[in-house]
Amino acid sequence: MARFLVLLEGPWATLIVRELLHGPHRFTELREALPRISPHTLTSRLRRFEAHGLVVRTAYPEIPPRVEYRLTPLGERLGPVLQAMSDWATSIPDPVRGR
Amino acid sequence: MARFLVLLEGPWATLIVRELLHGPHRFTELREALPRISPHTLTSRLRRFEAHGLVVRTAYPEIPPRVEYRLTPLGERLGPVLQAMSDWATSIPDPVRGR
DNA sequence: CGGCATCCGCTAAGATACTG
DNA sequence: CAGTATCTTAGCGGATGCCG
Repeated sequence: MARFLVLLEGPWATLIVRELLHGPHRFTELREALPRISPHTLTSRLRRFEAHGLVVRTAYPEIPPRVEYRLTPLGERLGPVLQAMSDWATSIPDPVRGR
Repeated sequence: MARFLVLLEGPWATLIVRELLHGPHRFTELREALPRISPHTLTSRLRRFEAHGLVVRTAYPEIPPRVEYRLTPLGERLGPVLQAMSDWATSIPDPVRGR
């Protein structure tokens, strides 16, 4: 539980994982799939996911360079969790404005 | 989904909801159930939950004062989400140290 | 008992510019 | 293409002290 909270800190983390659940993505593909994310942020999150064994990074030494990010089995097991979040979010009858 | 992310920002938010899933709690009861949380943080999270309709706050004008926090039906529907998180967290075979 | 006020550190994230 | 570097902002959370 604590691990989950640390790993998926910040609004972008879960969105990135969600995107990767659709299959492996290149850096640019992720940027396109996640409007408004900065390369800085994207890199930062991906590096953490890598360090925690959620994602594997594969660099192909080509010209131009190509890098692929793919979920590990551990990362893929996050699917149900994100689905539960999504279910909850879309079940809200009357969005309460707050703050 | 976005709503979920905003609401449950920070490591304490989910833990507080989790505690309230066990039933209504007084302020002090929450503090005891959540070791190390500061009153500042607890108040801050509870106020946000209130503003977003996740929690209702009931103050009893007694001496000494008593305040009860109770999940709304919306808040209670978070149960499955937190369960999914917990399931994932406890399913980790070999915790990877990182960062 | 149940807070609020204030200050402060840490980190997620944005903006911008540049590189192998 | 896939980043890195630097600077800045904003919000969570801890610490301390006071109050009705």
